[in-house]
Amino acid sequence: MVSDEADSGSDSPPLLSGDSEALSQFIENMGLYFEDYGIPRIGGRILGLLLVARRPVSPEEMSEVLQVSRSSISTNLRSLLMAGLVERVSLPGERSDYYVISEEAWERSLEMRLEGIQALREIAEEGLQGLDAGHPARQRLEEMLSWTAMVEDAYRKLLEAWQSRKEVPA
Amino acid sequence: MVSDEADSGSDSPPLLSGDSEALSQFIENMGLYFEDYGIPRIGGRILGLLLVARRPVSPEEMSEVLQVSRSSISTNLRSLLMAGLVERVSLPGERSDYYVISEEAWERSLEMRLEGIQALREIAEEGLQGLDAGHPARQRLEEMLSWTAMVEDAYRKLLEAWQSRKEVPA
DNA sequence: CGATTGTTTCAGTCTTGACAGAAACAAGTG
DNA sequence: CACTTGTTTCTGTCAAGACTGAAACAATCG
Repeated sequence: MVSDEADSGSDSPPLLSGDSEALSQFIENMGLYFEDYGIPRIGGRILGLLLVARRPVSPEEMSEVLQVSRSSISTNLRSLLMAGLVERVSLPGERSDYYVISEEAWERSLEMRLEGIQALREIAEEGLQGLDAGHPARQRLEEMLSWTAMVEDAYRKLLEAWQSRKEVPA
Repeated sequence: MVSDEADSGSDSPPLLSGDSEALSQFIENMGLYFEDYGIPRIGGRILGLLLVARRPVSPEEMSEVLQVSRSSISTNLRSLLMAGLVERVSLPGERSDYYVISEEAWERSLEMRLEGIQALREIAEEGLQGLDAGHPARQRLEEMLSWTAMVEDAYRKLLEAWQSRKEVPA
C-alpha cells in the first residue's frame, strides 16, 4: 500500500531506499500491528514510515507515500506528537515542517504501559476496599493486586534499564 | 450500572456481598479499562464480576447483574473461554453451567503480552532486511529490535517469576 | 415423547470512530 | 495588500463491530 510517486518536482534526497517491497511491507505491518492495539492504522503507518525513512518527512510526503489524505495525516500526526512518539524538526531553509520519530519513542512506549498497569492496580485496590475481611473474593483481588504490583515493578526496572542502556557500554 | 435484582426465586447463596456500591464501581471500571485495550466492555465487566463474586456465576446471573442480553453474555463468555481467562465449572446437582475466573488468567495475560511483543520483534527483523548496510535508518530499526528483545526478555522472566511465586514461600 | 429450561446462533440495529474533501486559517512573499 | 503555499479544522460518509431479540438448537424431566 505504499506508492513512491513522490519526488514530483523535487530535488530533495530520496525518502526511501533499499528493498522497497520489504519496506512497504514493514510500514503496512506496523499499521496493522498498531491497529490491533487501538492505535489508528494510519498512525502506525506513519511511525513505520518515519522509522525507515532516510531523512525527516513532511506531511505532504507522508500523504503521497502512504496514499492518504492530508487531513488524516494531520490528525494522526497530532496524536503521535501528543503521545511523544514523533517530533517536529525544522529543516533550515525549508518552509514546510518535517517530522521524525522521537528519540524517546520507545521510552514513551514503556511509560504508557506503566501507566496502564498502574491504572489497573488502582482499580484492584479500590475493589478490595469493597470486600469484607473474610470474603471469598478477597483472595482473588489480592492476587490481582500482587500481579499488577509485580508487573508494575518490572516495567519500572525495564524503564531504568532502557534509559541507562548507553552508559556502561562494556 | 449493576443491578442486583437476581435471587429472583432462588435459594442459592448470594452472589455479591460487601460494599455493593464499590463493587459495582469495580465491575464498571474493569469494563472501561478493558475497553481501552480493545476488549469488549462487557467482557471486561464479566471478568470484574467473576473477580468479586462469592461463588461461580451462571450466564443467567451475569445477564441479570450486568443488565445485558444473554446473547451478549454468551458471545463474550466464549471469547473469554477461548482466551483462557475464564473457566467453566460444573456445580453438582445444578443444570446450568457456572463460570469462574481461570486460575491461569494472570498468567495468560502475561503470555498474551509476550506474544504481542514477539510479533513486533519479527516486524522489526523483517524490516531490517530491507535496508542496505549503511542506511541511516538501520540504526533506528536496530534500536527497535533491541527494545523488543529487551521487553520480550523481561516478559519471559516475569512469567517465570509469576509461575513460581508460590514455591519458596519463605 | 411432548414440554420446559437453558444455551447458542443469526439477522438486524445502532454506535463509534476513522477517513476524505472542502473550507477556513496562517504565514510568508512579491 | 493581494497571492501563493502550507496546515488545521470541520462536516459528512462509511465501515466495523458491539449489542439485542428472536429463532434454532439441546438436553432434561415429567
